[in-house]
Amino acid sequence: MRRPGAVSISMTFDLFSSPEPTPSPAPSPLLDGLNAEQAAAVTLPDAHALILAGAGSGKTRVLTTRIAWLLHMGRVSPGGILAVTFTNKAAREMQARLGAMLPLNIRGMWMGTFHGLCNRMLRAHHQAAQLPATFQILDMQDQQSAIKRLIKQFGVDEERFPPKQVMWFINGCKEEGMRPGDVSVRDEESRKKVELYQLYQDQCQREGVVDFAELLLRSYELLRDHAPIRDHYQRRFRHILVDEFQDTNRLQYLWLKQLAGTGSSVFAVGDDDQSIYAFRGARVGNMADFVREFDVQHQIKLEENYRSHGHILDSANALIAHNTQRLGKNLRTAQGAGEPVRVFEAPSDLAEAAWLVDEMKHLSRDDGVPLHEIAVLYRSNAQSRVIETALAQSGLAYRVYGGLRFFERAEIKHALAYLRLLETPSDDTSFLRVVNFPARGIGARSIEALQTQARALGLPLYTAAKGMTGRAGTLLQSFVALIEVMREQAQGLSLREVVDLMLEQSGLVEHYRGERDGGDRIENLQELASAAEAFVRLEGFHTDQAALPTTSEGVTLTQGLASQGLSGDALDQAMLESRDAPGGQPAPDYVDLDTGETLSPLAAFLTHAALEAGDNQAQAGQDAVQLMTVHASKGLEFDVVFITGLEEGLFPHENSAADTAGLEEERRLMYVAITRARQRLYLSHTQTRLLHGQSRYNFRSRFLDEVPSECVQWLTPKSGGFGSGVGASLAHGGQYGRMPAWSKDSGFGRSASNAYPGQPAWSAPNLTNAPLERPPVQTSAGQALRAGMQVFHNKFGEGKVLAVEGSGTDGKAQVSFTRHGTKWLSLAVAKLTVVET
DNA sequence: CGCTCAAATCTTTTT
DNA sequence: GATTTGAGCG
Repeated sequence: MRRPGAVSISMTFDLFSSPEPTPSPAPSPLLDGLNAEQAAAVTLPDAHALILAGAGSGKTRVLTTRIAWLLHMGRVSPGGILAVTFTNKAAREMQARLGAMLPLNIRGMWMGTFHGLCNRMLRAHHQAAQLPATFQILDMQDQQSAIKRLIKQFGVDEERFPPKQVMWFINGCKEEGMRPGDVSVRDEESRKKVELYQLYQDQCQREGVVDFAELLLRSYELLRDHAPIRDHYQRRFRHILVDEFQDTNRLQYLWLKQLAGTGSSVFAVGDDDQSIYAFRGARVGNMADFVREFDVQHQIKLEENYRSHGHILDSANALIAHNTQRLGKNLRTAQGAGEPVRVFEAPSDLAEAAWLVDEMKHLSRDDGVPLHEIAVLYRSNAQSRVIETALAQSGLAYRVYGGLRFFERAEIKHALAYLRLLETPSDDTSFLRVVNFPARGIGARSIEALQTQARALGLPLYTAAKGMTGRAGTLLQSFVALIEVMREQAQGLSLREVVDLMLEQSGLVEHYRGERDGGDRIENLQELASAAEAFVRLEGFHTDQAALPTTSEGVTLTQGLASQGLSGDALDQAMLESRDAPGGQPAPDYVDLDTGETLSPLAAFLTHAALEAGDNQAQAGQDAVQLMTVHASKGLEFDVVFITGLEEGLFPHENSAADTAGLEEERRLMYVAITRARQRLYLSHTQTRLLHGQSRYNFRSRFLDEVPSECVQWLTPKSGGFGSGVGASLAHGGQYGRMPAWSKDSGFGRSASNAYPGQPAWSAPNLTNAPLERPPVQTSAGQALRAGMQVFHNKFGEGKVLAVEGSGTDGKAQVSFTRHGTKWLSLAVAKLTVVET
């Protein structure tokens, strides 16, 4: 693929080739405490650069300081920066650190995950991207059920084409940047899969939904196929910074390439030894490609580790040295050897858990280690259960990351489906989820008939339902009426009120009231309403604020592009408007650059729910032991780390150990795990483990033997490698073969991921950051705005304000225009004038 | 048609 | 163990 924006903009170029105004040798205090390599990375000139940052080498610090430094030196304004991470957690952390470093308003920056940024871009240009303004995002559950539906519909053999596999195939294609037409077909099987891919694609388009991978692919194609949009962003983003570059997949790489214009500098930070996402398409090779294709002149290695003591680091180095596919890098530390790595062998998983708890108690009580500085890592989520049970028994506070997240819980997904139908009636996935939940007498037969009818008419289920006849028809129509009434009543209500309304009208709350175990679920539903309220309140200074361009090279977009739904003039106009906005407020998220039309708070909330599965940062302040998978631990660090379940078949996982590539990824995973520890590291394995409902007898993990013995202290006698007493473990088998009775009534189960019984696992973001007094909602001209007022819009004419949300000029207003219907407008962008109060 | 109970199946890691 | 499918009853 050719470099996209190959149009040379000489003006931009001149800006950068001219010598720096005054590289005043007076070093900024920003650089204090950085070592030579870190400082060099931070102060690199405006050019592409690759930073090979080993674990614990201050990667995030370099990244944030680089941004701060660029801003501080006046090299770029916040609006010219795009910083991309993989997880919401990482994005938040970067945001927080940067905020602490700079008094500057950093809201003009685009900072977020690949998916979050792509979503934002698609919302802003949904017409050009050929998506409805309210497109919904499918998570993996939704995607799988959509595919299942498709497979059933076309009578495909579910045995030969399991929905899950088809899903992996489709996502795999998308991650390579391939549409159905681009996939080479070799055999009958792949032909069928490609056909399903195409059918799936059509279905999504019809229903107005996109999956995760589609967010990226669509955004990439938007940039590739629309020169004015591409040019706009290329000129805007002078500095593109990428975290965890080793985890980018083909498509993400291509996306970055589209964004990087002639005047942009890409600053990529990565560590090939920490590449642990090859299973979902990550290509370490992107690092080499980047160097070659971007002609990277600046490469810096950060090898000084500031995190771990010597024995821990030596273990990590020795372990990773067993991998052959490496760029080569060795970490060193200035700290002492520290304590040895302790290894423990337990007879069973229960015994392992008991030992863990015991050891953690000692650490907490005798050594004064705060609980939140202790992490228990495991390879797969299933392993957390035993540990949780033991912890709950002991009374130690703990918190589990991952597992079932808030927005993935069944009751929440149901509630969200109702809300989604209010926004996007064509969303068949949501329709099917709740059409008969709670039960309304609409059974499989009725639904099948409806689907046939809808297909014949080429209509969404929702619309087709209106035309159904008979008993089933009556029931279906009353369901549609239910939604319509809800939508009607929702007019002018705040988001919180809409959610409350839905919870009542849908009958969800009532349904769960009748269930014996429904208490937790009702609590969660109520939590959803609170979360919605908090979302609106926080939106004003939400981290992912889309800012409009603040840079202006004075280059005008000239080509006639009205045909693409967005004219160059409109873009420029929006740029000007945003710059002229009072107080230099950036435009809020998801705003149409032309009219200021924006998503409704509901639509924005639904997006938020899809993109941040409730990745709970709640209780982050609480002092609790941290439980998570090794994958989830990347980027974190703790004083004390336990790596559990070090057994062949588990870690390395049996599904990966077959080929070298898989095994090496497992080893990198172990490397990541080890390097999370600052002071103390414990490794443990068991002779027998209850897995899939039956006992398994595993050999000790080979990784234990790849750690140098001089770093290790065995807490239990080291047995002679293989088998370490399989006979003995058999004896234990019966003893531990059954779950103890107390595991039943220990209050776990549904809310197992809850460290503090009685509180939902997820709760609204910390509200203490919110100002106590919220400024009244006002127009960009400073006029206060309330429901009932008559207003005038440049494009839409006269209208009446129905509702307002948010605060100050960050707010949104719902306006019913006489000629253009009801719209949500962003007050920072939309030119509204109050006609009559 | 809906609900309940029993059997069968499948279990890695995640935005 | 958890989730999904199937059979049988009201």
